Amino acid sequence: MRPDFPVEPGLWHGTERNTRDQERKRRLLDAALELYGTQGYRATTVHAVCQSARVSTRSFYELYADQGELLTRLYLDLNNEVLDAIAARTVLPAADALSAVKALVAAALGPMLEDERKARVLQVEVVGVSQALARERRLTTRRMAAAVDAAFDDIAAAGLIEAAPKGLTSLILIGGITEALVQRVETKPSQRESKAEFIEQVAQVIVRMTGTGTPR
Amino acid sequence: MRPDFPVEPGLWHGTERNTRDQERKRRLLDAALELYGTQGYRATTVHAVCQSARVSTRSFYELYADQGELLTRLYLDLNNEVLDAIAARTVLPAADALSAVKALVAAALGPMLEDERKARVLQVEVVGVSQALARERRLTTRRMAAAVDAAFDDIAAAGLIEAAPKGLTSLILIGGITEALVQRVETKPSQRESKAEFIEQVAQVIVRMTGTGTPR
DNA sequence: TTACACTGAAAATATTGGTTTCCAATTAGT
DNA sequence: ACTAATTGGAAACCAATATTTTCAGTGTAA
Repeated sequence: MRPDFPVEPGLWHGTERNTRDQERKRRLLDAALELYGTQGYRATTVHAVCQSARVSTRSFYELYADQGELLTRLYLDLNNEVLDAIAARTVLPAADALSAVKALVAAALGPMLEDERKARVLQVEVVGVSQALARERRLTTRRMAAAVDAAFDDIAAAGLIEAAPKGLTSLILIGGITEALVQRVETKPSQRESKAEFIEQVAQVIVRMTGTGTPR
Repeated sequence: MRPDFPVEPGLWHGTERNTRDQERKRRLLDAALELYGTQGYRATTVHAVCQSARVSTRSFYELYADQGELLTRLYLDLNNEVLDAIAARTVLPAADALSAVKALVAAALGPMLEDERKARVLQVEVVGVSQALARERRLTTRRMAAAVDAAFDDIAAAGLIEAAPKGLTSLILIGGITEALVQRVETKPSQRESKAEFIEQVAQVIVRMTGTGTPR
């Protein structure tokens, strides 16, 4: 018999509509990380992302307005990962400033040192794309600076450094480390320092910047 | 009488072919600075640059292979401007480290603080454009780091700081200051610190990083 | 079993800008 | 005056992608 009202099953292959959408989004984000992080955002087409994610372009446009939106989501997700890493670092009972800072640096850079694609998306691919993304980047960078400031407050409270840096210091720190990381990623793996060495060097610069030395 | 061989005047409106080409290139570079520096490289078409430079697209393709080449030239030119500014700074007889560094910072950031378009092209618009430009950027950044190192050697030689920084320090410095500048440029002019204040803050961070304070 | 929801794949369209070609006007040299 | 060089501007062409639509196959609920 013919129902004279629309049927709304919602279920499909045993899963809810919402779940299915989430799943597709996850696949798209994975594909985006892979493609944007290796070939670059500019060199990636909607078609390619969809193919890599095994999602139809049709579905793509049901989930995102355009590729820019996908990039933005990926950017925000990766950023949250880093922010979480910074926030979640245990303020372990470090003996001195250097080891405390090293732990912090290792936590913050962890995701990007582990997975270069993340570094590339986070620091290269989102630049100069759109007005909206530039704004997002500005805000995010400030959030990051705030997180760094908070971390240093903790270290200062533990008496390991004289005073937490303020003003432009954390911003310069973030930009600087970012640049160091970009240079590292753009260097052939064969001629890079080890991760540990890299973290050590970065930590030393930071300690000097935030140490007890007074400008004269 | 009809010459049965091609004439090669070369002159046009009183100027040599080469001169005319140079002139067109100059106009194109001016237009590129204006458009890339305000609307952004991605939002600028060949047509727009040509129109703004009062050069025909026809001539454009006689002078450059494509827009990427124009951007690259502009980038290299602007960079040389900054490098020259750093190199040409007089190692004035500064009384202390802070004022010596301030002079250096003022010289290096001068062009970009004066003309925001330059800052934008130099730091934002060239990112993520092409493989070739990424390589160029990597090399340029290293040249810049070398120039900074040289400047600090001078300051150290004058006995104003204990030792010139080395390793990642100058790289982090450059990236950090760049980020600070980007944030500044992307901030509404009404809520920015003054240029002098900005330079002062940056100089203080540098002095701390390179000062006599020892990590502990 | 029937009407309709859901899906991926592919086809059809629309946009956008790059690139080349053509044209009319101007200038150089003889 | 005459031929060829030079130029800017417009038009013509093209290529690549984004975006929308269609289609055929499946699953769902009554």
